[in-house]
Amino acid sequence: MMISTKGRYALRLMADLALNDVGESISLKDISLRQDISVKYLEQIAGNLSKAGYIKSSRGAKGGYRLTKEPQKYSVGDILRATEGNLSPVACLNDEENICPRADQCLTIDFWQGLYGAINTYIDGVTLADVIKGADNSQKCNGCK
Amino acid sequence: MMISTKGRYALRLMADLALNDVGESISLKDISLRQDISVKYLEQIAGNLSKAGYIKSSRGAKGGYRLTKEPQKYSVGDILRATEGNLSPVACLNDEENICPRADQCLTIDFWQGLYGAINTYIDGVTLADVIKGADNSQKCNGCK
DNA sequence: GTTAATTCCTATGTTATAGTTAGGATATAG
DNA sequence: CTATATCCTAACTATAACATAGGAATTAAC
Repeated sequence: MMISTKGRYALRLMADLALNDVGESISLKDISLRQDISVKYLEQIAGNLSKAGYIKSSRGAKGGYRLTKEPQKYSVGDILRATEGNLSPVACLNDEENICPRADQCLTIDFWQGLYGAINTYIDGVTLADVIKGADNSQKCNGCK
Repeated sequence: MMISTKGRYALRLMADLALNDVGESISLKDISLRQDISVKYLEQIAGNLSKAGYIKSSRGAKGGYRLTKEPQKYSVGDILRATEGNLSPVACLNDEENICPRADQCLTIDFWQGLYGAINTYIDGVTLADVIKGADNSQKCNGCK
C-alpha cells in the first residue's frame, strides 16, 4: 500500500483541526475521540506535522494544536509528504538513495517517473479546504482505519 | 511502496519478451540473465501473467514463454494488476473487503478515490509498446531492483 | 527410452516495514 | 500543586515483501 495509516490519519487530523476550529487549541484527546485514533499515535503524527510547520502546538493544560494557515493553503500532497516522506510508487525513484545502479539503462524508469508525476499532480491539486468541503457534523469519520 | 518488486519485475519480464521476440519461446533462464532476476522468482511472476492470459508457455526442453498479443495491446495497468492485485493507494478502497465500516461518513474517501482514479488513468494509458519504444540492445535494465 | 532443459506448484525462510503501545520528561492553566 | 497537555523516543507485534528451495510434470533431442 502506497499510503500508510500515518498519512491517512494525518489527513484526518488536519481535517479535524480545520472543521473544529473555533479559535482555540484543540487537544489530541478530542481528536482521538472524534476520529477513533489513539492519542499516542496521534502524538507522533502531530509531531511530524508540527516539525513541518503545518500546525502549531500549545503545551500544558488547555493546550493542543491549531492550523498555521487557512485550509485552502494546504495541499494534501504537502500533508502526506510530511508524514509519509517520499511518495514514490517504486523504490528506485527514491531521491535520497537511488539504489538502482543502472537507471540510465532502465527500460521502465520513464514509466515510473510518469506515474510519480501523475500522483504528485493529483495530490498537489487538492487542498485541505477541498477535503472538508461539504462536511457537516455527522461526517466525521470515526471508524475508517 | 505501492508497487512491489513483483510488479516491477513483471513489467521488465514483459518488456523483455516484447523486445526479444523472434518468433520462438523465450526461456526464463534467458530473461534471468538479461534482467538479473532469479529464475525461481521469475517463475512465480510468469505464473501470474500466464494465469491472466498475457503470456503463453511451452513446457519442456526448448520451452519458454511468448506474449499472446502485440505489445501495443497491453496496458501497463493490466500487467501490474495481474501481479500486484489491487493497486489502490489505501487499504480502505480495496474492492474485495472494504474494511472501513463508515466509508459513507468518511471525509477523506473522496480524495482517495480520486487518487486511485488518477493512478489508473495513467497506468492504463501507457502500453507495453510505449515502454519498449526507443530501446536498443544496450537498454536492458540489469541492475534495477 | 534416457537425458537435459524447462515449466509448474507450493512450501519455507528471512528481512523489513507498518502499526501501535508504552514510559517518562517537560510545560502550563487554574 | 495538580491535572492536563505536548514532547521524545524506545520497544513490541503482526504482516507483507522478497526471495530461495524442492521436487513433480512435460517435452525436444539424441
